[in-house]
Amino acid sequence: MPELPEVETVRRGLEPVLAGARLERVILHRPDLRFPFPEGLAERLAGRRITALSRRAKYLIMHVEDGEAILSHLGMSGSWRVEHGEDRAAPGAFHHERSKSSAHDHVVFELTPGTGGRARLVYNDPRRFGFLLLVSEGELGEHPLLAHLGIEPTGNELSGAYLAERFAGKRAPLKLALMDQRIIAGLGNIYVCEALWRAGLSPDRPAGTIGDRADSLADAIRVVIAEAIEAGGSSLRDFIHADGTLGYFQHGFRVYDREGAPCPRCHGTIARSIHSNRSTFHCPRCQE
DNA sequence: CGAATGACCTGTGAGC
DNA sequence: TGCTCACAGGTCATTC
Repeated sequence: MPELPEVETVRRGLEPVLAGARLERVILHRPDLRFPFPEGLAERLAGRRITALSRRAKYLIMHVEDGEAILSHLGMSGSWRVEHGEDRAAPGAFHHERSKSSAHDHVVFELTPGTGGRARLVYNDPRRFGFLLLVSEGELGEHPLLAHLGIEPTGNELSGAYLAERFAGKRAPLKLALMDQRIIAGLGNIYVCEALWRAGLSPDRPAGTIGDRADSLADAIRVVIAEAIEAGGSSLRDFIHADGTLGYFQHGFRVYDREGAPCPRCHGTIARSIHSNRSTFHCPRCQE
């Protein structure tokens, strides 16, 4: 499901409820997500306060008092949703609609938000590619899952010069180089396709041949990610915000999932191809 | 080292 | 209606 813009959208949605909230009880419904839960996770978290919520690449980081952090990855189909106290007392249409997916509610945090009242934070993940880990704050940077991540595409580090340097000598296609989390962390299938279209670059072009197009690629990445965050991410099959609303960036796709449709720039026909078993969408006419 | 492939899971939609 | 197949936003392990 989620690439960087979706995870950032989740972070922003959860922050008002989570920051300062006290975890009253943690309920683990099934232990077999991608990684098994750490030993005693529920007991270790009970009674502690969440101090802040941050993000690194596609990871959500819930900072817990006393120097630990919950590392949450949503895999392909994970989502967090917030249920407020009043929803439980009188289950409304909202929960009724979504009751079908509750079979995949794997984790529930019962909490007292800093603003008072009661709330439940529920992790739902049909495919169970996501996971939760508990890591000490001091070890976050060196954690194997985070240590080798590349730069964030939202910051000043992303530049044509950076791309040119990291892509130098690479014969791998641009599509794969951009998917490589060790170079830029947070891009996934959708936004790589969209960024390449915006830059007018073919996904098949060897990354090392980026040359003087590196600046425009860096710009395209920055812009597409910013626009997607602004739009609240893309809601394809099952991405919903913590409050149940939808992102709308999917309406802004130029190529993704548009095989056979006309290119908005040159009216060529959008093609679908495969890189590493993932679909790639591009316009063969204006992406070189 | 890099590149290609399969594996992990379940749900959904298309086509027959 | 019901079956089968392809495919889905991600990452990791294994094999050259």
